[in-house]
Amino acid sequence: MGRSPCCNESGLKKGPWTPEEDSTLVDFIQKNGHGSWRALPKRAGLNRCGKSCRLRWTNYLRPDIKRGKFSDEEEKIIFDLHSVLGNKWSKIAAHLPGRTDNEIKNYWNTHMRKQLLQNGIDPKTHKPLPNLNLLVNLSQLLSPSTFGNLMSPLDNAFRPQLDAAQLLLQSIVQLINPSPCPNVPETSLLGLNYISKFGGISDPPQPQALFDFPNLGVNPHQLFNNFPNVADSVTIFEGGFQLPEVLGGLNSDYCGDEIENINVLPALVSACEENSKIVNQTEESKKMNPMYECINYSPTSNMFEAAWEQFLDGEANAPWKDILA
DNA sequence: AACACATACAACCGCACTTTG
DNA sequence: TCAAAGTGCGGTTGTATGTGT
Repeated sequence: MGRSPCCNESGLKKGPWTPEEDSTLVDFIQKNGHGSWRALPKRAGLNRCGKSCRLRWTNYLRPDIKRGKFSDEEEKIIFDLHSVLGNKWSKIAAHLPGRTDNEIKNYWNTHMRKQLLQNGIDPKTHKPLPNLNLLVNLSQLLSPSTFGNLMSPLDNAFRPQLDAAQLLLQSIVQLINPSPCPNVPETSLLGLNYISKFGGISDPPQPQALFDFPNLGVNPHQLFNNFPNVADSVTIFEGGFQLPEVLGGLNSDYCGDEIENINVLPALVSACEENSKIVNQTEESKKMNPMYECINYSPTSNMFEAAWEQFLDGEANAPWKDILA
C-alpha cells in the first residue's frame, strides 16, 4: 500500500516533550478534540508530527492515564492475558483501565520478562525452561554406546532393564516438552498455574517445575495405579509425585486444588488408553474449555507406562541401581 | 566526589494491517 | 476499488536515575 510517512518532514521537533508542548496539546484537545491527528499540530501550533502528538496524548497526557507502579493484581492480569494473547499489548491494555499498551510493553520487557527468565520460565511460551541437563546426562549414561564397550556378555543380561530405563528417560523428556496441541493456539497453562500457586511474580517459585501433569492430561494417581510396586520407587503425594533418587528425585509440580478452580485448565484423564474417558468434567465445561480437544493429546503416556512396566519388571534384579551408583 | 556502568522508561521508527471516504 | 488516514506492534534509541568502584 503506497503511503507517505508522516514523520519525515524536515524541521519538525523530535525527542522529549517539554511541559509547554504538553500544555499546548492538552489545552487544544480539551477544547477541540484531536480530530485528524495529521492536521492537529498545525491547528494547535505545535512543531511536531501528528503521530508524535497522538503517541504523546495516548501514552502520557490522556487524563485517564494511571501512573505509578503496577500492582500485584495488574501483574497477574498482564501475565495471565499475555499467556493467552501473546504480545497483543493493546488487547491486554484494554483489560487494565488507565494503562497503555506501550507502558505494559515496557513493563513486560523490563520487569516481568526478566523475572520470568530468572525463575526458569520462558516468557514467550510461559512454560518452564527445560532443565534437561540431568536427564540428558542420565540418558547418555544409559546409552548403548556407553555400555557397548563396558559391559561384558554376562552383563548383557541387564540390557532389557537398561533399555527400559532409557526409554523411560526419553518419555520423561517428551513429557517435559510435549508436542504442541494441534487444535488451539499456544497458551500458557503453566502461567495460570504459576499465578494460582504463588500469587504473582513478586513471590516467584524456584525453577523446579519440571512436570505439570494436569496440563499434559495425565493424573499421577491414575498413572501409577496400575503399577502396585511403584510405591516402592515413586512417592505419590496429594497432587504430585516424586521419582526415585536414581532418576534424580525429580518431582512433579501438580497443584491440584488451585488448578481445579481455573476453568480453562483441562480436566484430568487417565493415562491408560482404555481408561481415557474424561473424568471430573461436564459436557458444559468441555464446551467452555478450548483445551478439551487436547486432553487426550498425550501420545507419550502409553510409552511412559510401558517403560515403567519394563522398568519395574526388572526391579527385582535392580542391576541399574548398582550401575548408576 | 567523580566516573563508569546498569537499569528503567519515554519516545521514536518502520512496517503491516484496518478503517474511512 | 483505491488511496489516505489511523492504528497496533516489535524493535530500538535517548535520557534520567541508580549503583558500584
